[in-house]
Amino acid sequence: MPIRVVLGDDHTVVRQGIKSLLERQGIQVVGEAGDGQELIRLAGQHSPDVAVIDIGMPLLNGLDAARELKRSAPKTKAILLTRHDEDEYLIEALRAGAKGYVLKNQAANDLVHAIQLVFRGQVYLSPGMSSVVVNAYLSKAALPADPITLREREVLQLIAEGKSTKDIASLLGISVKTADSHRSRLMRKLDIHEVASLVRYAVRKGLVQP
Amino acid sequence: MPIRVVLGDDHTVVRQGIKSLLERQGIQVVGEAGDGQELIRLAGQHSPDVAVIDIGMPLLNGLDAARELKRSAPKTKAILLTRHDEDEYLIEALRAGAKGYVLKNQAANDLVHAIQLVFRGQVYLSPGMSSVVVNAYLSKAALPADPITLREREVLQLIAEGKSTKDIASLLGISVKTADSHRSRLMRKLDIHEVASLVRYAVRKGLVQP
DNA sequence: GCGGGGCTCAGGTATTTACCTGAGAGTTCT
DNA sequence: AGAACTCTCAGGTAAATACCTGAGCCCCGC
Repeated sequence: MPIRVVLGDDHTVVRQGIKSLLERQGIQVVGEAGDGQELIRLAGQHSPDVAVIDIGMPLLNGLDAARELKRSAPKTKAILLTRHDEDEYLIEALRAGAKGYVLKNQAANDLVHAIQLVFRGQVYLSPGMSSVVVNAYLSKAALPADPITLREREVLQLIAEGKSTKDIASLLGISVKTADSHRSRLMRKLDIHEVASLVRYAVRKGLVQP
Repeated sequence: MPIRVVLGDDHTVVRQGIKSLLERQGIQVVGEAGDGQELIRLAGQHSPDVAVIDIGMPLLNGLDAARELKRSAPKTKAILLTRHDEDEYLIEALRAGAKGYVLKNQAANDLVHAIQLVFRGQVYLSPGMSSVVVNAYLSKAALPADPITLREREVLQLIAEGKSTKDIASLLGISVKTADSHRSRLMRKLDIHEVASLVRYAVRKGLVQP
């Protein structure tokens, strides 16, 4: 008996592409959803083994959908499929009860592999999404969602607004060296090493308007 | 003889999904690229009939890639595949010489249809992308183009992706000083004086994902 | 009351940005 | 044929960034 799957992704072309891909591998796609709510509905209807869920869906995002699935269709295992390679999303996903986390820039085989593993009751994470995090997370309660300090977030925001270290120092009433310290620690913590990526991070976080 | 296609999309899963889909319809995928530059290279190598290009690609975005294709491989017709349903993108795409514009939230059949039509020398736009716009555009010369050069836009994108001037120089195959020149002129033209604001500008323009 | 975390600051170094002037080669349009 | 651009490259300077080690102070929790 083939593994039965429902697919959730708001881009129809993408969704049907993945469907085609999975069917080639003998995986049966019993339902397709273009938004989170429909996905929940389909899962209730078909009780699939696995739900493959894009995070960026309308009406109900993938994370919340996974959370909801856990309650309404506990036998269906959720795999999140996303372009986000940031740890926070992974943490959020696991917290939401997801059993798999697959990056869209991975090979298609990764997804197939994930489905098979998760179906057998295991957890699958795309390579690079440090399984370390899982342990860290599961062992010691709730990892600080992000390790960034209040002060560091202030500095981050100012950097993203285009302020120089000198500006930031005077705006916060601290020494230039201190502002530089915050900036450094910030970058080390986030594992980001240029302003550009820092700014994009801040935009994603909603700290600044693009 | 089947239609020969190259695919450009930075998400491998998505790319392979679409590939699977097209092959089912008897369309031959002769190359896959994860970024704009690779796409150009592949098109030069294989001289495909059609290039299916995602707009949001790293290194060189889909619009610029289409523009470049027009010069380097004029026989290859470009179809842009994107989630953006805003008129401006469509206009930009047409201006870049694209022969097709397909929304990702359309059915997969749409893409197949587009490929077939474009192959036969016609133009295809996803339903909803008002063909009115085409007329409006073609009839009356339009729209304040921003003063930024193609090369400058490329550099801008790379800066926003976190590349250093040295990286950019080697990625574009030019000298560091030249890359620096582009950066300078860019900043003067836009009246922007720090990377941070430059990145936010690029995000607003859709040149990079936040 | 001691450890840990956050905030502050200083020192230094290597690299990168930001900005300038000037200039040759190739285009495109008129 | 000449003007107007774009792209290319070089020289140089001042500022800012990225990164390091080390250290004092204060507050909070166990």
